[in-house]
Amino acid sequence: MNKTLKKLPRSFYTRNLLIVAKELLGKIIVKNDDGKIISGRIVEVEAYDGSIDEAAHTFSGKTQRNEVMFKEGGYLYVYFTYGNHFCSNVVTGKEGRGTAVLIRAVEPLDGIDIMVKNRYKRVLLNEKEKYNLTSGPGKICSAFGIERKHYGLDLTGNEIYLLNQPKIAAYKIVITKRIGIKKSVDLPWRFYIKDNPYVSRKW
DNA sequence: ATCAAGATTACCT
DNA sequence: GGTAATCTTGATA
Repeated sequence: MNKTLKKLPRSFYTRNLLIVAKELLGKIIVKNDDGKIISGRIVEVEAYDGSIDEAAHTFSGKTQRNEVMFKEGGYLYVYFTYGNHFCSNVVTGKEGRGTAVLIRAVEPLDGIDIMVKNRYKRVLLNEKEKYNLTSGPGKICSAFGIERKHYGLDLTGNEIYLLNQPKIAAYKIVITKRIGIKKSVDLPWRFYIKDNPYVSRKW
């Protein structure tokens, strides 16, 4: 197997939140559903840190919903929001930190037919739908079939995992404020790959 | 027990 | 550009 296609090890995730957030750009997220492979390249993320960040779900301490965010890095934090949508986060750092990276957009690679079926309940795919498939945190979970049962999944396992890819050069990374929050709005913790058409919104 | 907010999306003009 | 839909969670207005 090509070295760049190796699964990311625990040691990738247990580092500092903002380092992991930026390095997640360009990595490939894979879901293996009994051999049916769905994958995509991560193109947009946001960082959340409960110790200083009021927008983070861990800001007010541990609850039933956020407890996996306090584990060491490399677990999947899935939450349900607005009555309709699941969002996926990669837990980072050492145990007890309460930090995670929200995956906001991916570029579809394998299993696009399955993603289309999951999102639209049919097989047709026009040009507009192609760019709307996974360009948002809720859309990714819908397309990949990520839901409540994937809460707390170990990303070093075989169901959902990330493949290594070369780092994205700093000049190709756009840094902005985060989207869709009302607290700690000024933290520049949203990162996306410059000019990528699958990013959820331009700044 | 009850309630308001929410790391969104799709559809409207 | 604006907003309704929809329901779980965490705090208690």
